[in-house]
Amino acid sequence: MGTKERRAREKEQLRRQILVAARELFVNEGYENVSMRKIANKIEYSPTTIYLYFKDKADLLDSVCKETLLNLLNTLELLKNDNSDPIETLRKSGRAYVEFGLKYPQDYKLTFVIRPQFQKGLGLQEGSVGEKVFNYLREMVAECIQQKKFRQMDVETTGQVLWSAVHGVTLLLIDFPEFPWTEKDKLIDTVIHTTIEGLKA
Amino acid sequence: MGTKERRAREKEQLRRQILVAARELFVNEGYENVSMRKIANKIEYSPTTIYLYFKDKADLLDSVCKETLLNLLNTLELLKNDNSDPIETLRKSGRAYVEFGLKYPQDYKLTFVIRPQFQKGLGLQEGSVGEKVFNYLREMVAECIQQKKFRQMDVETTGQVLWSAVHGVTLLLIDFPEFPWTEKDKLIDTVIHTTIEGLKA
DNA sequence: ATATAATGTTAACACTGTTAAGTTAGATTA
DNA sequence: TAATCTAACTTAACAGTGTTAACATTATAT
Repeated sequence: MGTKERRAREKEQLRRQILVAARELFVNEGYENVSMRKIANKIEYSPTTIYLYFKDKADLLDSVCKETLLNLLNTLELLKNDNSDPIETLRKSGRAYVEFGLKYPQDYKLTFVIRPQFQKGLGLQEGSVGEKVFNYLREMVAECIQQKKFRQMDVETTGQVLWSAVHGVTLLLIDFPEFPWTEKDKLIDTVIHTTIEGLKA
Repeated sequence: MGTKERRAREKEQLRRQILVAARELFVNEGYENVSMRKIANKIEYSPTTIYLYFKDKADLLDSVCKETLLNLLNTLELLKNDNSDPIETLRKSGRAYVEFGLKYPQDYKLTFVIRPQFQKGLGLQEGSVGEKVFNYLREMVAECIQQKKFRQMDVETTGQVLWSAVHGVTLLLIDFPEFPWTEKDKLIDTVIHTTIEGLKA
């Protein structure tokens, strides 16, 4: 008898329904402007039902962000077996990262700026999606260093420098849309190009 | 008779009192966790009094951020007539920028991340402090390009690349304190060094 | 059919930003 | 000096917030 399985499936379905509704509202109206009641309305349940599936609002945010990281990871891994030149792959990955952030700006801010504020002290949990994303970067970088395309510096620092650059330009473009940026694509390319050149030197 | 002047002075004093209280609370407890009532309690006035001095909570945040930008500008301008080598000055400015962000992490986030969320579409207002800060960067960069220390690229893009790098590393260090960063000072130096080297190439 | 879980809801608490109306105290004028 | 006016401030209220405890309902298992 599969009734147990069906119930579990139904429960999972509602969980996903909540998650989808929450993401949509967070993204469109901003985390702070979304109330549990709004989410509840959207899925046509009472507000307290959400608490049967998520500990609190921060936990809900957390789950949304994990999904975002998974999306980012998938986006990046498509580029993996793309090119034999590791520097070219790295460049493409950098572009893909920034483009991901600009395509889903609210998701990006939620994940990399808002979440840390509510979920203090999140490092790189063993086996977490965040760790997998950073591992992707490590691999790319290690390949460049190993093939002597980059100056001989430790993988960690090199990766962190690259992350700083793409994270910086992504957030600036998101947060100050009215700033007189030079043409967006040019800026992104220049940031990535400059950083990579700097890592060669 | 200076009664008018005195009243004006008193009014200004209370305005400053509110500002000081607000900054302290924002910085210690986070913008979202600070209520108008808390600020009012701290200065021993009724909550609504604040509305006689500031349009709303976002306006209060705005004023706090403007002060922060002024502090940043002052910090940077101390380095101006420091060294004849523009690259060295730029490097020092970069360090000073990141250190400022890490010294007052909440102020930095308030100014460069939280504020844009509440005060949409803030560009680089004519005569604003923000503009002055960016002008400082422009000057530094222009000098490097003019002296052919940097590759011949437009000042704007070059400046924006540098800003991206320092902004990125600052925010990452603030937001993910538990991340296994390589030694902090080394990371900051490497980010700045890498970017500058990349701009030479 | 009855007992037992699982699932969902109602009502409430202590907050929030903000506004309209009312009060008080100080300066100005007659 | 007494009356008036005005700036400064407060009280009370509204509509909303996250979250919890107690209650109701539904569907499963005996």
